[in-house]
Amino acid sequence: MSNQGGLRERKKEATRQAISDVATELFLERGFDNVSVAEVAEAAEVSRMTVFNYFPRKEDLFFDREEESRQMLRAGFAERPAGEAPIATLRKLVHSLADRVHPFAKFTDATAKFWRTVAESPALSARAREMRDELVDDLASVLAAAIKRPLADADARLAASMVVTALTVAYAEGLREHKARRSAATSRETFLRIMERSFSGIAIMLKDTPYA
Amino acid sequence: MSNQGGLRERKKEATRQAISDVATELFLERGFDNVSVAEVAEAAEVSRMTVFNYFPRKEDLFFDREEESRQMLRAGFAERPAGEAPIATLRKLVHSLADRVHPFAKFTDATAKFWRTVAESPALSARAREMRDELVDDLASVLAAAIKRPLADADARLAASMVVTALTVAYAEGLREHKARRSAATSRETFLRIMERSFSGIAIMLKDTPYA
DNA sequence: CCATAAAATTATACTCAGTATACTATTTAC
DNA sequence: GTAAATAGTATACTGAGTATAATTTTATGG
Repeated sequence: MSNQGGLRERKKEATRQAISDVATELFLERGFDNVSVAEVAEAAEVSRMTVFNYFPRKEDLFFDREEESRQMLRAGFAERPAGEAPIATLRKLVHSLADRVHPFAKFTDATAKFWRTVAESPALSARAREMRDELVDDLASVLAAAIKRPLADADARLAASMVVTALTVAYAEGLREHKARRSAATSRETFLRIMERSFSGIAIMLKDTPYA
Repeated sequence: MSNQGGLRERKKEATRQAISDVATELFLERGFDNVSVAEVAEAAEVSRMTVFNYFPRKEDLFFDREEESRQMLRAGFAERPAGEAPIATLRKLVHSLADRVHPFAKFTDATAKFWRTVAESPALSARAREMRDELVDDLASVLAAAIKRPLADADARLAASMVVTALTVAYAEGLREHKARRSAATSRETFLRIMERSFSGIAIMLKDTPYA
């Protein structure tokens, strides 16, 4: 025990990364559904079982950073000014996302290809939807916690659902804009414009609640 | 050929219905993931292949009425007064849903059990999410068609996403209310209250578009 | 009513994701 | 250097879904 950066830990991380890298490359190249886990294992020079040791489901080989958005959300709320309305905090967070060109607000050929690969695979699309729902649940808890509620209530769930839906639509339209105009700047504007419109509506939905 | 209500067609329909019925019963009883397609086939006294002939995916055995909401949507828009804002049409549709106690606004022990079975199965939950997204796409086309656009635009997609999200949240809260209070009437009120709040916000989001 | 075409159903064999488990090799701790 | 812990492997299984050929059932024209 007690080994942080020990050989074992480093090897594990290297193995995991190697598998994930080789898998992502294969998936982007040939499509998720046209590459079997056995092929990934072979390409990574590891047994099939080892792949499943690190990645319980095949989809996890492609979506390997689910934690990040979760962390960012909590960090954003941890730093927020006392008394600020949770929805206002979220609005600021979205702008900082766009400013720092976070993956959730990034429009490049690489992100376009990534999401095209997702769209072309039923399994990856399903996993993306699942992650969306998990984000809603998470956001609902964070919102409730921000106003000192122990549990998410109906208002928190409505707010969270609406914000995540807005993000999804805004991001999708940003990607569409990127495809049409090939400009990261106008894509970003599209994204932010839709988010602003959405927030104004969400504020109305929540006007008699502590969230807005 | 040329046989509408012929023996063959009736037998097919009977077979399909028998499979679906026996499957639904087994799933509600023992959980979707604890019943294999082979068991369904055996219980329905039919071969495994026949099950897959009628229902391409196992999930289709449980969700057997996807078309309905689609039809209802189009019917509602077909009958709408000329010049009415599409969002207003939708708002009326939701109220008529609640009045006619349509499955989408029905809160009983049976619907509760149905959705509990869904929630307990990852595969069924995934399919439910997929259907939600398909409904969004469908609604976006219907909205665009209502204002004589050939293709759904960004506003239509935002509107559709928001309305479907509202429905999902409102229905989920209605079910929660049913579980807590066991009253179809208060569940219905909860459902409608959330829909009304949502529509007021959605109207703001779409205020400079032809949809609101 | 019979022969035959068409369509429903079945048998069989396959691929692939995911799980369980026992076994081997490597690293760590003492 | 040895023993315990753990990373990795081999093997065998279940269950969904697909492809295909064989077989049964129904429809139809004479």
